[in-house]
Amino acid sequence: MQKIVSLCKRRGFVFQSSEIYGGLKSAYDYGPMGVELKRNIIHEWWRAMVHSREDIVGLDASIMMHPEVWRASGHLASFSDPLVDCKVCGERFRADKAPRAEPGSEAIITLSDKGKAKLALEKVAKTIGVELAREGKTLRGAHASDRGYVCSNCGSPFLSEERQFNMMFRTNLGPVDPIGRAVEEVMALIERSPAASPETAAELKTLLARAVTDSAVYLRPETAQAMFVNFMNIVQSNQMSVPFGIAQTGKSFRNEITVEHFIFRSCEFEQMEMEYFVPPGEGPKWMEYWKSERVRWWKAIGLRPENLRLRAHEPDELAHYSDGCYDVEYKFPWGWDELEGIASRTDYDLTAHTKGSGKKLSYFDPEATDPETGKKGWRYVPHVVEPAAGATRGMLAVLCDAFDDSEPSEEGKPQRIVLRLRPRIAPIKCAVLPLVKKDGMPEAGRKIVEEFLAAGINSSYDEQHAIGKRYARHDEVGTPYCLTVDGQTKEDGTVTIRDRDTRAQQRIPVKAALEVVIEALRKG
RNA sequence: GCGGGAGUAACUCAGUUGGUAGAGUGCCAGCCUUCCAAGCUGGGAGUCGCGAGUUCGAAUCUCGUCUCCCGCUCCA
Repeated sequence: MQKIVSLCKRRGFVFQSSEIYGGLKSAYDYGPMGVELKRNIIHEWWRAMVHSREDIVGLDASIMMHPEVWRASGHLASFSDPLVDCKVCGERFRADKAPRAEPGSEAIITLSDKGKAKLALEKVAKTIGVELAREGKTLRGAHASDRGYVCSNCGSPFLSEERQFNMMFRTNLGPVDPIGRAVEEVMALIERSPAASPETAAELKTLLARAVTDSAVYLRPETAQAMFVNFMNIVQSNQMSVPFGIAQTGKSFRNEITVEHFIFRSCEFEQMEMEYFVPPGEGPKWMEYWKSERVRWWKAIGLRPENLRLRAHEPDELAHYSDGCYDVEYKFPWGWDELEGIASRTDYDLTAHTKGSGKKLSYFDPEATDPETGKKGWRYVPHVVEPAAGATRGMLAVLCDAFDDSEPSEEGKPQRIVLRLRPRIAPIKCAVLPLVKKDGMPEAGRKIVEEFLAAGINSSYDEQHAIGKRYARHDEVGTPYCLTVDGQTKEDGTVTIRDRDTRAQQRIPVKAALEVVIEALRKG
């Protein structure tokens, strides 16, 4: 993994955001190679999901939406989980997932070793004023509070207040600074009740929350909601008939509790989501269809089958909106992890937005038979099957899968690294290299690049350093073909074409080389 | 967020008991070069992560802070 991160920086795929200022956690910038790779992956997705079929149309919605969208979808509620800090071991955990403990029952605190237990003993005595008894690394004598749970790490009942932790990024729409309003509220409150008291604190909290949330909008935590909200617009403007899908790619934002594994989990990430609307009852059928379709696609962009698997969600890990979910998982260097979730969202979202907005979000099929009346013509709320893939994650998986440094290195030479990317997603399709920088070779080379560019093939001309170094550099960014211009080129118009994976070279006319590259792109 | 490790040039790393900052690779300019990162000459490059403290003097010792990596919790 370290090698991949290092290659990404060295060759211009991914840089850490704001690096010269010390970097910003969990934010990454995509360099010249990275932007090509990511766009190519997203483009392949769009081609597979939208352009190569008639039943799916695209959408590009704004990132900020009406705040009621998130209330209706359940994100405002389920993204604000009550978090608690343990005063003994410092662990932060979700109150609703903590171990239950009968109020008043003994709570045994277990630390990782005796030293920590000793320190904890003193800490509890000093800060909380409770004397406990120590036996090795466990502390006895504490009792569970009437909250009914204890620390998920050490078992202590000495906990901070529950705090809401909103996973959505909140900002404020409008030119009026909410801080200004908050200040006014505070000043008014001080005048009303100058003494500090728990009641004043509670009132202050309410006032401040209102000052901030009145103009609050959220950065979308998923692109999906825009597709539900625009359901009727799209049905009516494009005469879509069920089953059909709406596809969208774009950035989403989540305040993750932890960010990790390079670009794998970051607060700002890019999604490729599609909502497929089907008649009630046909959900399972389409789940099966999209499961195989999506795995097929990941293989098509180059991931090895042995590194891909489908995993069914356990009932207890299903999201609030879902009655069935499969993850497409990839075997990353740190283990199996999720690339895409294929979820049956039932009619949850359309129903929720019907309730939230008061607008009817349903579909009328004049041909279908209404199962209740037995008559022709059926109005229903479609069910949704959602393949939601991570573009950012996809790119990391592609990089991991293509990365190859297994070739034994020769004495005294640096390790050869090759990115074995499929031609279609490779940032540069073809590099044109003059063997030496003289005898008209640079001019001939540039002419060839122009020809390739005119044919719509992203190519690059490179004359720096010795030929071997240039080959190595292009191997590292995954360029599938290198054309080398030599002395013979100006005599008979031929070049040598070098295959990245085999390093085999062949002398062919420039025109034939163009055909080879075009054919490779056609195949994938 | 907690525990463990790390941060010195673009990269990989040296740097002695505290005494003015080093190498290789890369990069830039020029020369030379006819096929897989090894030629020659010259050049630029470092707030030693950041901020305090101890000291006559800190890359080196202490504290704080930020960032990254490895383990625990959730998502695409």
